[in-house]
This record gives sequence, structure tokens and C-alpha cells, in this order.
Amino acid sequence: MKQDLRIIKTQDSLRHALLTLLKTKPLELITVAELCRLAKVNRGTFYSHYKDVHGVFKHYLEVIVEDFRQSYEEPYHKTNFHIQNIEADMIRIFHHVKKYQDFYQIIFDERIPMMYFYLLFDTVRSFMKETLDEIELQSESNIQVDYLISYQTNAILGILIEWHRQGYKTSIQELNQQLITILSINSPFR
Amino acid sequence: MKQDLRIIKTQDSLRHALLTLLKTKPLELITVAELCRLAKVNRGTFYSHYKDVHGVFKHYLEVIVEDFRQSYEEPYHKTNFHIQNIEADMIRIFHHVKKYQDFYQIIFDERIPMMYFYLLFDTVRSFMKETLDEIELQSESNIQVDYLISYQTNAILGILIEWHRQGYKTSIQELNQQLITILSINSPFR
DNA sequence: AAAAATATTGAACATGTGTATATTAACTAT
DNA sequence: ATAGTTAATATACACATGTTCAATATTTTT
Repeated sequence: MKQDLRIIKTQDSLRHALLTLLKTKPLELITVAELCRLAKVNRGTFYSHYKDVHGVFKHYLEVIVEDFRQSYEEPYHKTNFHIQNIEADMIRIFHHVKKYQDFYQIIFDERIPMMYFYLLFDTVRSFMKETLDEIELQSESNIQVDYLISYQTNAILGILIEWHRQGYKTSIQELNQQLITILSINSPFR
Repeated sequence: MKQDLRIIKTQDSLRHALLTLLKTKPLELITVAELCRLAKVNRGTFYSHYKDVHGVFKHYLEVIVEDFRQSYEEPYHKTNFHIQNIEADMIRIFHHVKKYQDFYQIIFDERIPMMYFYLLFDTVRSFMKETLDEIELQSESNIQVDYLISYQTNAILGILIEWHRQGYKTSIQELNQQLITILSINSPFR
């Protein structure tokens, strides 16, 4: 049994229409009705596929995040690991965000629901967890690792927020230099 | 010239109605129409005060954040400052969030727009900036301070996100212990 | 190629959104 | 207490939302 052609056609049509509309207005102003008119899809049909406009956008984002995941699983990763790799990992994140800048501009918009931020958070967090598991097996004192990982993950996302707010004008090289400096200040304070 | 009584009455009525409705359903499901019915306010009147339901909620949040700001400006702060203070500052944040847990549960909800998160981010960030200005005047290498501050600010918010996800079951003492441990690991990596 | 399965459509319905306007009511300043 | 000011109301309109259902069209299976 194969995937029904009509379903594919409907979804493609809606996703294509969304991309078109995004060129003219922000995501929050795009209505289901408008999307359906442009996609030539019955509104009732829309609701049998997605809950709202965000549903369509999320569909895209999942593809993007998948691309992110794969870029993270490249060969070198298996062979050697340690400190200099963390740097490489972070650069990977910067490259990813830059590559899909158009999307991340939307994701970091203040009108957009937290769900997309959390999707990014969870993805980066899972990478961070892997890295930590590899490196820091000596169970450090009585720490709850979840707090440590979320702390470090969101710290990185803080850089992305700052990058976003400055209109992505900082180059990736510069951004990376900043990160190295920040990490070298070791303790976040003093 | 004093503030018109009718305006105060309308806004109080709407805010009160919002609190009532929040006990029965999530913010995202509360409609302007419903709010106005309960508050006995004409819908047209609503729109001359607020843009949408979020406008009313934001009104509350601004009071909350103001309370936060003030708790941060308490006397001891002026007299002595240094490393052990950072710890005290962070505990302050934890206490604040715990105090208004009902609100932060909403703010961190994935359906809610980023704006509230950013409001918190900006507030914590301004505290962080003060702390840094006091302590770290020796302009460290060629760092762009904005990235450093956003990094550190969001790291703290990462702990709050984790706290939220675990249903605020971690006690403040425990949370503080975690933070100290995390900070003592100095470099976030290695 | 025909039959069976299922996705899409069109239409309707109750409710919400955002805006506009004339009328009424409440408040402020004198 | 009154006049002048301004906020709230009632009503209406065009459009959006989310759901339902019978009729139709398309796709898959046999």
C-alpha cells in the first residue's frame, strides 16, 4: 500500500503556497483561508491535514532540523573527539542557522510561539548531551546532568539570539572567535 | 487632570476577567469575545485599550517584572559586591520565578509567543550587565560584550527552562546547589 | 477495466475578529 | 450644578475559524 497521491498533492500545494506568502508578509498574518485560496485547496481539506498555519510551517522546519542532524553526524565525528571538536560543533550550529537564516528570522520573531525555539533547543541539547556523555563520564560531584546540559545548551542559543538581534551581521568567523573568548573566560563570572 | 475613572474600571474589569478565565483554560484558548462577555465590556471598547488578549496579560507581566526589578535593587546590593553576590543574584531570580510560578508556567508554554520570554531575557540581561560592568572592567581581550552577556543570561534561563520542564519540583536550595556546581565546572566544556 | 476505498469538494452554521459610526452615558473641570 | 469632554455602548459589516456532512472525484486494489 502506497502513500495516496492526493495527499501528497494537497500538502505540496499548501507548503508551496506558504513559501509564496511568506515573501509578502510575516507568518503571523497568514490566514488559513488565504493559504487555501492560493493553494486551491478546500479549507475543510486543510483541517484534515493541519491544525493551523503553524502546522504547515513546522513541516518545513522538521526537514530543516533533519538536515541539521545529518550535518552533525558526519564521519570525522566518529573517529576522534575532544576539546577542539566542541569548537567545530558550535561552528556547525552557526553555519546551519546562517544557511536557513530566512527561517530562523521567523523562529526568533517575538510574535512566534515558543515551540520552534524549543524544537531547536531540543536538537542542540541532544548534541550537547552526546558530547558530554563522551567527555565527562567521571560523574562530577552530585550534579543533576539535566540542569548542566540545559544550561550549556541555552547559553549557545543566547549567542544565536544576540546574533539575530544584531541582524546576523556578525560573520561566522567573528562569531566563532567570540565563542572561543567566552569559553576561555572559563567561569562565566568574575 | 486625573486619570478617567471609566478607563480604570474597564481595564480592571478585563484584567480580573482574565485571571478568572485563566483558572479554567490556557491563555491561548481565551478569546476577546469571551473576555468581554465576562468583564461586561463592549468588544469595541476592548480594542481601544488592547490589541488582543496578550495585551491584557502583558499588562500583568509588567507589574511582575517591576516587582522583580525592585527586589533586585535592595540595599545590600549597593554596599558590597563580588563573586558571592552573583550567587545571591541568581537565588533572587529563582525566588522570583517561584513566587510567580503560575505566570511563568504560562510564559514558558510552547504555544505562547516569544515576547514574554524576551521580556524576561531583557530584564535578567540588564542585571547581568550591571554585574559585569562592576566586576569586569578590565576589557577582556577583544570580546564584544553583548555576546558574552547574552550567553550568560540565556544560560541562566536554560536552568529555568529545565526547572519548568521538570514541573518546578526541584527546590530552590537544590537548584542553587546545581548552579554552584555548574559554575564550578568553570569551562562549560572539557 | 471494474470495484472498493478514500480524499476532496461545496455548502452551511455558529462563533470570533477587527473596524467604523452614531448615540448614550459617565466623568472632569469650571 | 452645569457645560464641555470623552469613554462606553449598540449595531453593523466583511472576513476568518473550526466543524459537519452529503455528493463527487481520484486513487488503489483486485
